[in-house]
Amino acid sequence: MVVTRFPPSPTGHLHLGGARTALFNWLFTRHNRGKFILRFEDTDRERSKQEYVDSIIEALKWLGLDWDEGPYFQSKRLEIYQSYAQKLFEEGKAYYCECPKEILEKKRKERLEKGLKPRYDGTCRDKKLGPGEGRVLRIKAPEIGEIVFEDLLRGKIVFPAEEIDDFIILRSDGTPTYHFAVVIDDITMGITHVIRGDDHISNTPKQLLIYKALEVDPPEFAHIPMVLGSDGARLSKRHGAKSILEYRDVGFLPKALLNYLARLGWGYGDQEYFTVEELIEKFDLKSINLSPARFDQDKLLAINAYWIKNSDNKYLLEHLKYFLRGYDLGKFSEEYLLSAIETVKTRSKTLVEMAEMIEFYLVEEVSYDLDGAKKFLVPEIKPLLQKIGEDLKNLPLDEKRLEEYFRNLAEESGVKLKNIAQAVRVALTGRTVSPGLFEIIKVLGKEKVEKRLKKAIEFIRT
RNA sequence: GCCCCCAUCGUCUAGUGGACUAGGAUACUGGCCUCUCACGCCAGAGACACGGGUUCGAAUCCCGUUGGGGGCGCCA
Repeated sequence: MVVTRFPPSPTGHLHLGGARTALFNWLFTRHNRGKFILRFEDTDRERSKQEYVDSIIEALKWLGLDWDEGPYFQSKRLEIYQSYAQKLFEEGKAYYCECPKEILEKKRKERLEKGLKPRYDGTCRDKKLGPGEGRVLRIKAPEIGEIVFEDLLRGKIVFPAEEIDDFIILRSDGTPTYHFAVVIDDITMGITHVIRGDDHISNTPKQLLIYKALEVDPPEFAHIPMVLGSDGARLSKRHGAKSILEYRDVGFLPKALLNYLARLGWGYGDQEYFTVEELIEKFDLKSINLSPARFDQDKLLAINAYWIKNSDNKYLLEHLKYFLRGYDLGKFSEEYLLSAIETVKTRSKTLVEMAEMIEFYLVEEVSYDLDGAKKFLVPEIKPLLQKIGEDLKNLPLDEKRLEEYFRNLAEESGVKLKNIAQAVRVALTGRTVSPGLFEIIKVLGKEKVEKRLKKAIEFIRT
């Protein structure tokens, strides 16, 4: 069975890049009916925060990326790492090192200045030191040869052994370093496929060394290209990469974000829009692009607009409620809210826009956009508003019939339909921009329309 | 500096040796529709980084150059 994992480190919020890695793992796993594990890599106690654990979980839940096991926390698994480390030490595959940090740092700089690759020089390699205060455990890396692995997407990748030094697997405080914890976790959790950003390609040989020392077969690796900012620079917390939750808060639909993220680096012929189900069905590691993809807000917006337009109103209402917290929606029937949504669907790129546009359906009294009111609520139009108010009482609330009525009115009165419509629009919505006039009248109902027309007439009088 | 990865319109991509006059999406421009704004529809402009090979034939295969990204921590 396929077993994958998503291992964020809780040192920041979940951002686009992390979310896409999670998504690719999740899609691959669901496609193969495997098991998806959530694991927090929090061995860096300084920077790991509970706050981030919470926000990452909230973001994954909002996206709908559910996991089958976990969350695990590396900080709670220290004994496991230590026992594996002990084993490597006893077998002579790892050794303790007492070199002080300052000297190591100095040597690193010297090598860098000479144009050499920084690398531990093996001072303690043969000292046969035991564990002790201030000592770290290093793995014995091969001095010659090649380290080779087969990436699922890129094929064979080869590193000269000289590239890899005797890196630290246990810090002086006894906690494991990243490479060690990852490998031990992936082994003990039975991970079969490691799908991660290609910034990990250079890390892979180190991890392979640990597998080899432990005599365990490594999992399959698939290194996916990273997501870059719109400026082409790396997406990271440091450069203000936004949290997934911020995308929620500015009105993106989770399925739109998922659709967008999936298409960033992956394609399926000419198809642009996918439901989550289609994604699961069609997703395939082999058709992932190899070059890094830039984040493009416009495209995300377009996909969001598409899904707003093409989702059913109930689904939209569920998500829209989050943005309508200031209103007592209980006052309205669900039917009213759903038909109101129907009229603003094609006009909203985000739920925030939708919430703004739908506002006039929810308020007791509309407030006028002053420029618009001045321009269209003019004395000449007053008798027409009065007539409309009267006539409406006997008209069926049918868009076709309403349109017919307004057209006749324009003809009879000699006032352009455009001017009548704009006046009524301002009266009913307070604005000069809104959904179609006839659909608004139909949704609002006669009572509200009449009331708002009266207010407009009042406005003209004063 | 050394090592690794990558390279099709601005951006996301289709393309796996001939069907390519390089397709789609988005953004942009023009038009149609029209009660406003959108939606929708039609049209336009816009790319195979460069140089060598291989081949009857290359966006597609090989090499080099250039460019971009990543790694080289007692961070992950």
